[in-house]
Amino acid sequence: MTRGKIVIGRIENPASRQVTFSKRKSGLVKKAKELAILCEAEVGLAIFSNTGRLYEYSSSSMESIFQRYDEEKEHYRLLTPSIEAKFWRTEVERLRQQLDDLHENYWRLKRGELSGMRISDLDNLENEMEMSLKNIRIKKEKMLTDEIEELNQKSALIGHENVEMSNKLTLIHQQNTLLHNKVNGETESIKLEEGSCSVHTLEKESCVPLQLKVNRAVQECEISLG
Amino acid sequence: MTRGKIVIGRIENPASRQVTFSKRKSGLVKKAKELAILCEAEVGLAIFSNTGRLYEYSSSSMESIFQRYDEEKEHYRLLTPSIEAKFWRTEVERLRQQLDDLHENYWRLKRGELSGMRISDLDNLENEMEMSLKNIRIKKEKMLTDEIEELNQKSALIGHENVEMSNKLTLIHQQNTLLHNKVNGETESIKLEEGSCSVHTLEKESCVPLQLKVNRAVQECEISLG
DNA sequence: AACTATTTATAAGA
DNA sequence: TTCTTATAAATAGTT
Repeated sequence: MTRGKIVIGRIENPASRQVTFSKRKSGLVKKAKELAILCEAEVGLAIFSNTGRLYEYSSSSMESIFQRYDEEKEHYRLLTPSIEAKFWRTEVERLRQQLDDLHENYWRLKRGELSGMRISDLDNLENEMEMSLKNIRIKKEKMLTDEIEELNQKSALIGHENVEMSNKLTLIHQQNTLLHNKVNGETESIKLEEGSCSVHTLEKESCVPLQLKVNRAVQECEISLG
Repeated sequence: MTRGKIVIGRIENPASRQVTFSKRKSGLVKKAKELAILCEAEVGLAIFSNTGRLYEYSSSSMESIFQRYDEEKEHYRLLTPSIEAKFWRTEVERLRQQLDDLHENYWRLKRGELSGMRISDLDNLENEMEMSLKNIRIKKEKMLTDEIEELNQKSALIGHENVEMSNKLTLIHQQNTLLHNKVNGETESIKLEEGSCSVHTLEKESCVPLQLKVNRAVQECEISLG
């Protein structure tokens, strides 16, 4: 690229290779970030140096990228039992990154009190921070709505069983009465008041608008965040 | 970039966004390739467009990148998952606190810098808007958690009714059998298989951690929103 | 880590 | 999409 064109091939000198790696790695990560922001793409990038060190960038979380990748490829992926730990680890990394970025910008800004910083840089920073906030929120929304979905399914299942059992109960009660009449008092019957079998089902009306409400709330938030 | 500098922020025009995505994606992949070749690095890159399409590059194979990534992360896993999770949670809190502090300083600094200009009105507006955004979010959180609470209660109620009904059913079925024997086949009895009355209850174990998870998620957001 | 001469990448316009 | 082109950004080699 500069001070003379280069051909793309392994850099033999280890020192140069290391320096170039460092420089180009930064450039690549920067470009990846820009792509994610400009185009609302989800981007995951993992780089292993030839010394074996890992560098990474992801616009959301590496795990979600992997997951999405695997879903796309219709692969399975073994989830470790320590999913929670994984989640928090990711969170730590993300926050660290954010912190580093902010640190840098913060000091630049302080220095900039003298040298003057362009407002566009501030805009940039603002965007980055809003983006990461948004990611946290999106992650959380998904957790909440997933849980509600799960609860709804369980409720529907139980409600259904309830109805079926109620029907059986009515039926067998009728049978009981019939038999009882035939036996004509020879056997003491168990009394069952008619009203006692009222069935409490989870009406769909109460579940569906809930999901809608939730979705609307989420959208509302997304929109108001821009 | 060219023909004028751009600020890094979501491109609103969908056509432009698409074009930019396409161009920058190529550029990014090219750079990733060059880095891999020049510096003997192993590079994996996955990009999801906002239309959901997947684009990828990897210097070896995406699977080996994933594997290597996971192995690297495995190194952290010295402790039992629960203890580890605890550790990382604490770490998250710490970082978040730092981030919040820095955040505040940043805004103070920014406000201070701009106060020389007549921008205090805009600042007020900004604050007001942030305030109302926060209110919206809080309201939404409350809606979600309330709904979950409500669902949990309904489920418990129905589950309870289900158990009671099952008991009644068993009892009356016994009665029925007894009567039937007395009548001695004069009346055709309804058959009820013993196994058919299995009761599906909503175990507490599945609800309580859910609430915890939800609460934690909410707190997480509150904290990160300052 | 900085610098800077060049090469590359790319935004806007066709 | 693809090409063109003026310009911004990245960076190879040097200090």
